[in-house]
Amino acid sequence: MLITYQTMSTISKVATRAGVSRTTVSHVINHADRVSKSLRERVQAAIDELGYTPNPQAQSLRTGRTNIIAMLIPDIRNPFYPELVKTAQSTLEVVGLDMLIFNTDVPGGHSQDHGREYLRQIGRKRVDGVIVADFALHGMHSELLSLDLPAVFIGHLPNHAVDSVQLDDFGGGYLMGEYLAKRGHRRVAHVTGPSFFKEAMARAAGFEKGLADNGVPISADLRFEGSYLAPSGREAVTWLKEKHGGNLPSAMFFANYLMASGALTEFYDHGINIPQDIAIAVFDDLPQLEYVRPKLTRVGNSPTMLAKLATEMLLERLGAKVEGAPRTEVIPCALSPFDSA
Amino acid sequence: MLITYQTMSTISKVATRAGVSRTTVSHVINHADRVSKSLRERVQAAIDELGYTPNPQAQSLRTGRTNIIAMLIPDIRNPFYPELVKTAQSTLEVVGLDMLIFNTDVPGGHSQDHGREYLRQIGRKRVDGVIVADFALHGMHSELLSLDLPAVFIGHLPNHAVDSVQLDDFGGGYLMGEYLAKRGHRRVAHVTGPSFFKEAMARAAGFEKGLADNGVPISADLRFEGSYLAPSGREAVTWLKEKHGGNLPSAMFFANYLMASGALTEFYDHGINIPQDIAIAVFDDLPQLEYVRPKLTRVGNSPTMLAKLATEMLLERLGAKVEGAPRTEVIPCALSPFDSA
DNA sequence: ACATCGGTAAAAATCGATTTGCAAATGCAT
DNA sequence: ATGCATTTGCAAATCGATTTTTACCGATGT
Repeated sequence: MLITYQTMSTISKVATRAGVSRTTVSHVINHADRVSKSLRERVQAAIDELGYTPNPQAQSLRTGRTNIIAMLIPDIRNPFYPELVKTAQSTLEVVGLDMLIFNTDVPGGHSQDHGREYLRQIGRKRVDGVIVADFALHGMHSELLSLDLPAVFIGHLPNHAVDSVQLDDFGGGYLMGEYLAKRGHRRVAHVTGPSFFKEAMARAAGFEKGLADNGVPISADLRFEGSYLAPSGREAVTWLKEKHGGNLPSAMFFANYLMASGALTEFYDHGINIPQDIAIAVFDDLPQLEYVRPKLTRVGNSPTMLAKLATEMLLERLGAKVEGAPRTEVIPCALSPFDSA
Repeated sequence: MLITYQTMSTISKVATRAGVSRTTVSHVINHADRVSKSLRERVQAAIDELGYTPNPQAQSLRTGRTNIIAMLIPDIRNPFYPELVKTAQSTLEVVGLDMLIFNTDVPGGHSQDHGREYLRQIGRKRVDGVIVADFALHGMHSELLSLDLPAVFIGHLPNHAVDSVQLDDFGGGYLMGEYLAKRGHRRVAHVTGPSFFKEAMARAAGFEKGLADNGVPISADLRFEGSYLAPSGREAVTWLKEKHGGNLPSAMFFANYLMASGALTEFYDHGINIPQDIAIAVFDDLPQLEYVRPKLTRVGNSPTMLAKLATEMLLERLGAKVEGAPRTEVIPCALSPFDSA
């Protein structure tokens, strides 16, 4: 038994009403120039009277295009990603594409199996293309290729299998290392992202080079590997107190906003004042930072830029305006000094 | 010219390979009991060898179901909504439904035209159902009915046209009014949501009744109408300083998290300390509040509850487990005292 | 008078599934 | 072995579009 919630008008009904064949109705919609003006007007009238709109599933079946693109992100509750999603969506909307969002995270961490399962699902849906945010797919870059779909990767893609957009993480890190060094900091604690994560390692390497090039010694016992999530910012502060409680470094750098936000909470709870007791700097540039106090000195670039570029690259592939080898775009980072460091 | 990015196997290929008709393959997938065990295994083997998965668009065309539900929200960057989306999505995923997300906001405010346009779009997509978050649709509740789709509304739905889920906004407000009064506050500033927004008015009314019932006088010049967005939290503080700078109220209540967050920023910038100079309370219960300092005294309930209930109600309608008049569920609020008030 | 051609519109094939009848095969009881 | 009920599996119709092919018409040129 078919379920029809509403009696939609079909191309046949329109054809009957206008006294023409289905072909002609289709041409009026898709190839207006192939139909004489008078007939076109008659058909258009029938379309309007019946409130006809083509069934997208039937169109998809016939054309092989679904007008849907999939976006794979790790966690929509991490404010970085809604920003990405929002921008991508507005860009896609203009050309009539919808977006399906897949969250790969599971409570308690990122699972490869889960990400892989989503990738399989995306394959099944017959979407026209896919945008993948780095973290959503760690360790499964090759599987992306096997999807055999137009794809853009946001982040550092080791195998350069598809188009990708990334921040200049190394450069951004360097800027901040240099900045802190020039501000006179000589002992700087450093909370990195996960080490399996190429982008996080680029940030870390850039930062340390920025410090080193300006005469600040690098020491492994000032470095803490975080998860990029808020709780690990708190853990980093606990670690800092245990390890260097008697003699705090003069500054601390967090590789992303969420960890910094967790850390600020923990500093507050311990009565440690920013920047009097310790200076804080962060990698990221999100609208949320507007509302964090003290104002955080930061380096980065808006996720908006990443998303916009990624979406445009995807659209170019979809429209076959670009063919050939995968492209990699790198977006520069800018440093904004504020009150915290 | 058809575009096919990949040579997908079809039901026909599977049928040929297994030496049976397409019908049989379909039965193996959808009505396993109508096919003998031996044949079923042969077909299954062919399916596995070819890596066949049914084309969802073809299925949709035939069955009239798309297995997609739409979710209409005002702004995915407001942390309340990702929370909603995430929960709804996990619930839907279990039963194999995908979700299309539509953001109705436009830069600079909410537009009725924009929301209406989205509603029309959703009609065209032939989704199976829709979940609408209140704010996304202000002033267009009747249009929702005309979609003639299974729908659940999250928020206060004036015409009770479809199923809906709402917080006990009045009750929550009341709890907080009562709490502040009992803590001895006699002059309490109050930042409400937009007055065109029924839910915001319920919160406000409950709050004032809670105060009044406990002997606190209500005065219009202590009330400020905000937009529910962060900037209006800042504006509220500016207003407070201008109007009551010489003689601050002892407490201030914000009708949602975003406004409170904006206000905290502004208080900080003016060197006003919480709760020493003024106590702060907020309506909402979001994970983000974990990371706000000082810890905010709050009343509310998690968006997770709303989303979970809404999704389940929708699933019941989709599965025709529930028929008849629209239902309205009300979720109670709880008050959690912390450091700020 | 006939072949050719451009321009319209219709007929028919197709996309990939599900579902309805119907025929053949099988099982069971007599 | 016969008659009847059940299984089992297939052919064909269908969902709603797009696209290719064909048919037709009047105009033009030879």
